[in-house]
Amino acid sequence: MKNKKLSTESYKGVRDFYPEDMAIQSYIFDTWSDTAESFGFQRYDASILEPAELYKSKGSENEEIINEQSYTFTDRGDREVTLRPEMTPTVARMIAGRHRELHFPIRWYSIPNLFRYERPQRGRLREHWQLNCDIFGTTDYIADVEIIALSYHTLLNLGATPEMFEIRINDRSLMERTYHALGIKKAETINQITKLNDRRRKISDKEYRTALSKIVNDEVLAEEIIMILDQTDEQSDVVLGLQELGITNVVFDKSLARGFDYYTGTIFEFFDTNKENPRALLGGGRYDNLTAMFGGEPIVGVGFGMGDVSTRNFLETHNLIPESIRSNSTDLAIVPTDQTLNLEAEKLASEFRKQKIKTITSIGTKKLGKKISDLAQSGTTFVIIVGTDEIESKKYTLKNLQKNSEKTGKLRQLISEIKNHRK
RNA sequence: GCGGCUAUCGUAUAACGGCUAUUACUCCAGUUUGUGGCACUGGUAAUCUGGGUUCGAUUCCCAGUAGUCGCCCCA
Repeated sequence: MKNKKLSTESYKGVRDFYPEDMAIQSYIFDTWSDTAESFGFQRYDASILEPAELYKSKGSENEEIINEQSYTFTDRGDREVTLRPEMTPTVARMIAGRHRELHFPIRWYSIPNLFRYERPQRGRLREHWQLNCDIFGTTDYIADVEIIALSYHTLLNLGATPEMFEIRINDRSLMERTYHALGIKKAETINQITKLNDRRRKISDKEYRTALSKIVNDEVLAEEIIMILDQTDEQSDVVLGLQELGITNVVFDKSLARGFDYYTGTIFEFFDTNKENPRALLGGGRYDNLTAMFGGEPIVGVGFGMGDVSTRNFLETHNLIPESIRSNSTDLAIVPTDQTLNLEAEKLASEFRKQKIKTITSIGTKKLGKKISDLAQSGTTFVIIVGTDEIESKKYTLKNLQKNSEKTGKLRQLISEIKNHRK
């Protein structure tokens, strides 16, 4: 055996969730699922392991992504396995598997952990969690409105106000018609323009114009495209629908691209309006045949995804993490005066636990004063000291560490005292 | 895959190339043997790894490793 010490660091690009981190994570997840369920969405999940073909069949463009940016390995049975990098193929597989028995439209959500093998940087890790919400089986634009409204309320329920973010909307089919009308017909060229538009806010105006002229091979045409892209007064049913619902921090942005190739209609992103952190908070859109690779009838849908890393980042920069989630939820601690009474403390604790009172025992070797000091610091509300006197008399003193008050009585009286306090 | 920046006790930090490597918080023990937060006293604990320059390196140079930020990519 080598004597080299193991590192206490977590694996590259993944996070440990110590209790204080887990409190934040749980708060985010709970808010996500409460909001999705308030819209009638049902939760689903699947394994993190998927056959590698699921991602390969999406098209040759994705090959690089699968080969170089995913965790893919061969199992002991010579199967190629991938740690899911996104949820959409999985949910498409599940929907396609049961499409004859599901009553459309259906609303599903999930909070999967997703993996990608790449160099970690700000806001991008190797494992992250993502809220995924989709409505399948309707082409009605109201579904698009509802999905965006759900995204919007998810942020509001996390404490955001509409001024903190901006909703940018575009439509892939509209853009396609626009380019066709300008005489740009080649899908490859349109794709290049879309990719360039995605980078428009990252590069200078001059760089953008030069690159665009190069793609369309025509400076006049490039200027014409830019003029059309910059028109923000597009009358969109989705935008108008959102306004009817009171959601007004919306702009129609023809430069909006989104990386995913499978979007076919409405696409949208929510941007943090904080100038120090101009990032996309979430994004989504409409797709018209996600289940094509499984055969059968096409299934349409609209959905969005929202990551835990960018969400937490957003909450931190806007100072939106509630103080209350950090507090210790333990109600009571039983503190034996001596180590030999530890088992007695455990027995007494079990009586309180039967009454759904969250009870810990303080069974360390520290001195009594130190134990109480530690409990007070950790935020425990009540303590009961048990020594031989208490065990014999079956009368205990309940001490409230927050109010510094005491009450002596039998088990039943103290249970109701604690329960009253919680109300 | 490419580039910038960084690396000292658990955390955060200090140290013209030269004493036993500083300070704060945390942790442990005590002042206080069955009753908390304060105060005081004491204690544990660190120069990422490997080379080089030098009488001497935490400090300068090179490589590696790790972290971080950006590029590429972004499902």
